Amino acid sequence: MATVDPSLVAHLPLFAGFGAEDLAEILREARSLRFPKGSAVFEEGEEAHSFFVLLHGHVRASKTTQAGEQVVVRYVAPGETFGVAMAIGLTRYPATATAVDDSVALAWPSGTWPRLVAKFPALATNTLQTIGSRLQETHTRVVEMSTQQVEQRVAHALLRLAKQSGRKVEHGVEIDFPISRQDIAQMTGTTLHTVSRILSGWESRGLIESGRQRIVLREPHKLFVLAEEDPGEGGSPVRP
Amino acid sequence: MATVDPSLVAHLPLFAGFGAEDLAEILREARSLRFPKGSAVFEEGEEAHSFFVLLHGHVRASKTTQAGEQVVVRYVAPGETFGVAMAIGLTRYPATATAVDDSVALAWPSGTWPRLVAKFPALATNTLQTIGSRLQETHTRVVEMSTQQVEQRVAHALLRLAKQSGRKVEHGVEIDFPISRQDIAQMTGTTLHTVSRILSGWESRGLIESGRQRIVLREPHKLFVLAEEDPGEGGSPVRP
DNA sequence: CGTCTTATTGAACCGCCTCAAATTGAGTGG
DNA sequence: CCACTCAATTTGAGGCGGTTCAATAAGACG
Repeated sequence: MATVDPSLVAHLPLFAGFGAEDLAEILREARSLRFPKGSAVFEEGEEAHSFFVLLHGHVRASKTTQAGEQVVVRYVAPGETFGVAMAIGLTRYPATATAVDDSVALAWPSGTWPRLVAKFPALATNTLQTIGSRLQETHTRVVEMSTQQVEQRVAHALLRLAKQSGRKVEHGVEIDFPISRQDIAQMTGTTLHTVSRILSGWESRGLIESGRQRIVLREPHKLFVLAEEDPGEGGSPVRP
Repeated sequence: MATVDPSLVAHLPLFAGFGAEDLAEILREARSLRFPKGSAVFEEGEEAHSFFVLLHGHVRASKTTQAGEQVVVRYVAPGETFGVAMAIGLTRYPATATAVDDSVALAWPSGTWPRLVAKFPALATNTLQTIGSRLQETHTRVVEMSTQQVEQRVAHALLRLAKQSGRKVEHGVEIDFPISRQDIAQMTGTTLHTVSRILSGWESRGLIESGRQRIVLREPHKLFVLAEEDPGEGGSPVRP
């Protein structure tokens, strides 16, 4: 079996502060796995057999309610860890992870985590920072859902996706994986209909350019202004 | 200065797996502080000088938007850690912490964290589990805000508060600290008016008993059913 | 007893959802 | 290459949950 090239992952937050030897020892325990577009990496409620570092592609983490509605928890970009249930004291995955593109990830059996952490305490502190950042982001999301209207939330979501997984193209920044109106609705707590209407509006104003599962931000700054805007002002309100 | 009695805190999650000596060494670095009802423990954006373990009382963590709206992030109950900004890589507090009751907390200077973690790696893994749980809870909140209506969200919020900080009283379970309609609104992403209407409705149905900054759950199970209920069913719908 | 915060309640409005239907585009097999 | 199929998207019309605005009431506290 081919082992993983340490130089590819040495710069990742998870391995911050590690020497080449330690890194090699950790990587020796990992396997590299391919996940074709659309396939599940793991399912919500399933025994948490492994934790992962994404190398290529994109993975969507989502939760499903009893009523069958899905909510997108986050999108995983290359270099990020995911499925770290064991590290936070869970024996089962709290969400479903689906490859939205052909993807490659390193996978460690969950059982290796306690041993690795015991030998390399920096793994715990690095993971603590990662999980802490995610907690901050999720709090931001709660604040947005509590105080902003749908249009602003969608704008923020697109800007965040562009920052995390944007690719510069001729006319702006394109979100670098297939994403539907429905996906955006599930990220922002609204319906695909409302998202479609909003994007149509933006497209006619030249802010974005979009197609089937494809979005290009042409005017990120204008979107940013719109995202921060108080709904009371702006636009062309009729003052009687 | 009086030192802290180790037996009071030995059972806390943060200190899981620690021996008496190690615990004493850690506690030696902490100071015990009193925070009168209504006072701020720290403010959002302030330099994160300390991290805390709450011993008595209750603390509300909240974030304020640019527009001045507040959102309650969580309520801290005795035994819980808070203000661990340093541990998750922040130099400033991401939220404001306010004592909602006369409270007492242990405080460690943030500067001690790296040293303590280096010497006692279990602190990092324990904190990782705590932060991980909070991340799960916050995700649950996002899912609720995305899929449920206000009445269900308020029911969930009250049940959670009752579980975390409930006190058995004659007619049910009372939430053990002063909490206003406004506070509940800021936890559930709605307005104090809507919360007031909902609580009034429940009170007239005998589900709760409430007063000024005071709520008693008389029928927790009925509230639970209501919280899980699909809005389409239940009640007395008119079928034409 | 006066003042201030908290809570209640009515009325009107509106952002967004729901329901419904048509359209577009990509992939597939003949 | 074209017809077919199915998923994704668009768009209209109507309704409702919840907000907003406004005013009153009820406790707590000095």
